[in-house]
Amino acid sequence: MPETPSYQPTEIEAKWRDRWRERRTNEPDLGGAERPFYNLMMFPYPSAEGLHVGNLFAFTGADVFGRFKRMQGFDVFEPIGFDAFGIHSENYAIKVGTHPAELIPRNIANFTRQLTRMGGMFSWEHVLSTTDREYYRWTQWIFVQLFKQGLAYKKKGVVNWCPGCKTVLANEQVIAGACERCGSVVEQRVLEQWYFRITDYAGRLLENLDDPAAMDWSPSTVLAQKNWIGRSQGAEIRFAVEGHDATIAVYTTRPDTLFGATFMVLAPEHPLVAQITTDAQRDAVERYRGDAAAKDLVSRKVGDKEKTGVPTGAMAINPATGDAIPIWIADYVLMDYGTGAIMAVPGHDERDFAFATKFGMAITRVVAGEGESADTPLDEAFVDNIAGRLVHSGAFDGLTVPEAKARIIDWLETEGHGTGQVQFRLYDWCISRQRYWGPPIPIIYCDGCGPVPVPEDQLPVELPQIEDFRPDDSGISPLARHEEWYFTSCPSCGARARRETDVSDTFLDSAWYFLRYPSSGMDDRPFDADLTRRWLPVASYIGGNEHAVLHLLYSRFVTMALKDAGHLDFEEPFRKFRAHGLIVKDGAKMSKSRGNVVIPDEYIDKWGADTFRTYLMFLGPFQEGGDFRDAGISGPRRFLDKVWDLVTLATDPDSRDGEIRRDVLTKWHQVKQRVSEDLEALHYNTAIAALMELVNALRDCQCAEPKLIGELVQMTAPFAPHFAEECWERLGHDDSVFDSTWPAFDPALTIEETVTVAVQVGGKTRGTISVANDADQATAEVAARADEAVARHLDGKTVRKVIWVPGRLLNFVV
RNA sequence: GCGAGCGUGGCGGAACUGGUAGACGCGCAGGAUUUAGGAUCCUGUGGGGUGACCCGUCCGGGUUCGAGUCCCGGCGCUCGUACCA
Repeated sequence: MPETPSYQPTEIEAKWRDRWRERRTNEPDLGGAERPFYNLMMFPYPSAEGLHVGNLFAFTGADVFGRFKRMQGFDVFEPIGFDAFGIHSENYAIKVGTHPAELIPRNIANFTRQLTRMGGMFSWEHVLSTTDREYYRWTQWIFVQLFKQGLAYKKKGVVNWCPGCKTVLANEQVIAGACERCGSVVEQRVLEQWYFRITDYAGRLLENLDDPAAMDWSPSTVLAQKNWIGRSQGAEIRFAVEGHDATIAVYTTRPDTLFGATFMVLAPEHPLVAQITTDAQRDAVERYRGDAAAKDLVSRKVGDKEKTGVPTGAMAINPATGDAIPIWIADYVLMDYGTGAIMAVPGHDERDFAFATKFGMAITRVVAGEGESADTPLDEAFVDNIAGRLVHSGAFDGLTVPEAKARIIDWLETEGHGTGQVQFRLYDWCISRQRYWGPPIPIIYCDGCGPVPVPEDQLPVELPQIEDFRPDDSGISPLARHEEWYFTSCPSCGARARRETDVSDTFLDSAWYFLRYPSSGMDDRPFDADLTRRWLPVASYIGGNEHAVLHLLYSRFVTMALKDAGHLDFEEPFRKFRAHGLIVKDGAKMSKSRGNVVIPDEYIDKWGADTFRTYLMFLGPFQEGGDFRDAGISGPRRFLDKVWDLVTLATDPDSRDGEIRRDVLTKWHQVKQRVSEDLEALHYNTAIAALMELVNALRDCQCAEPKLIGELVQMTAPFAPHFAEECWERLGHDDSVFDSTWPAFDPALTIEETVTVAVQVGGKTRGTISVANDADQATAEVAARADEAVARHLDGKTVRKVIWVPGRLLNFVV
């Protein structure tokens, strides 16, 4: 027997990496593709540490799908890029004292090396980085489009300010009221910032989620978006203030409990507070407002804190009862939701109950549950809003809660005290960042003309290469310190004017990158109309559920806005979205702070990229993630070795077995069916298991029929692409295995000739029989009664009934 | 607190619409080969008795001829969210 080379991953992988590049294997014909399939994955943020196993797991899973679709005959476009702007890069740059513009290309080079090495089917000719001038030019263009539609506006907003780092912090950088980096106590600062009116789109963003034709998304992601948008139905009710001209509007989802509103609470920032506060209470109110303002944003909102508050001294009139009720301020009422004021119904709201108990306010029952009367005492808030009936509510007594909601809203509307209303929890998107490392917001302030967008032909507003990019005490972006950049002339009147110094949020960079990929390199337009029509919406998007809300929602919003402006002809960018699972290590999510990050390079060195990919896809269900333990990696490697040996066998005419046994033939077709279905459903772990079963069966009978082995190689190709190419070539093919046609199965051949049927007596399995696959009950019963163990258990018993599940089970009920 | 998901051998995990629980892999044990180690191959592998028997899918009930799967009530873990009126 001739000496055959064993499987040497390092050489093979290098060979095919080169070949794919030389032959442009992974570059589809973007302009002419007939069956375009846009296979998108979430582009990475190029950190200094490099890609870790979690990243690779996600990319491999998406790549497997893309390769599968390609072999099904689609023209697959699988681009990759780098989300390289943002506070993470900037903070890291500050920490190591290197300019981000110098750091980022290094990180990108390292990521590119790793991504190439893992064998992704990436269209490298369309790679992009959000930090490229030619990219962020169009990010700014998007801002201008939204501005022109009235969707970008400025208002005062509150930010977290760290006096130690002298910088604005994101909410997640504030831990227990302190800066995560230096530990200083974080304060609130009020700054003028740019916002996008995403709330204008709340209804559409919500409704489309229920349109399966436009959106086939993981149910968990859909639910997360629905909760985030947070539609609620209720009423706005106006309360007159005693002795003032003013009325206070509140939003409530429980207008049925209006008769139980025994006090009102305003957010400390509510604009009416100063006007209605009595002189006696003014000091206490001012002190309370000052304390509330000093807290950071997170601890103001988070936690089941003790309720605090002070009375304003003013009284309001409950429009239903005519009673005068006290008006308080308390920080459990938030200015950014609803109207910033509530009617407090302590009998039927837990928070109001806690507040009323602490401060000795009246608690009135206005809903009685089953078995309760109007005067059953309330030990806690009664919040059931379906079964109860109204009490102490005048003419509305006896109504159920849903009935009462409608009737009271009618009453409010006729009396002019309020209206039915829908409210969303979603708030407008603040896109200003008082930082350096981002695209400058393309706005110029002119004393005469006001804020003017930079004309599109003057974009980009370049981010200047400044050395002192650190934020300082002022709370103003570092760009403001550079006069030559800061001062400019007004695009409309030519007068001396100033540039906006805030940069935009990284979520804006990533809210449109999928539009750019097909058109990357075009310097006269953000995205080409023809290419966009051909390739979008995205056919498949795979990414982490940590972006279930913000990134995906912002992308949808930007797409809708661009459609409304006539730049796109669809409004949902991702036809299909699947969330992948999380790789955990030692029972915890991989993260630098836990110190359990695994870098893939050493594993690839040792085992090869193909083995590593197969292992990652095998260790658990892709959409649930799994436990990274390097102990199991030898299994997938042994699998590839065995396939390699079968290929060797198939190419050796002497040792080949010409005829395929019937049971092997059945297995072959069953496996083709299972692998095809599993890949479509992203059930990669079971697809690999099926392939292993086939390999075991083939080795068992020393069968290496070339067509069969060829199809085995094709089916391993999505997981182990370099390996499969090499095997395919050894089998005598000149073309790429990825240009071959995915194996078809014959349903008739997936059916086994004889099947094993379980025989139960009284529901307990007592034996098995082997019968023809189309055997009827009578045949099976005869065979079953002939079984010794079955006969013994039937002895002396009366069979009352027989359950027959064809091909599976026979149960004698005794 | 609320929302979602999950709980199966020593381990990662299989099990379609309720129908032989533990596919596939790791590990482990025994054997073959080898000067030895490694690698490879074969066999076995849920637990207990070890005879044709019993017990087993987090716990407790229920429906059913039959429950990992369905229903009710607990416990535990993970993720998301954070006073949303």
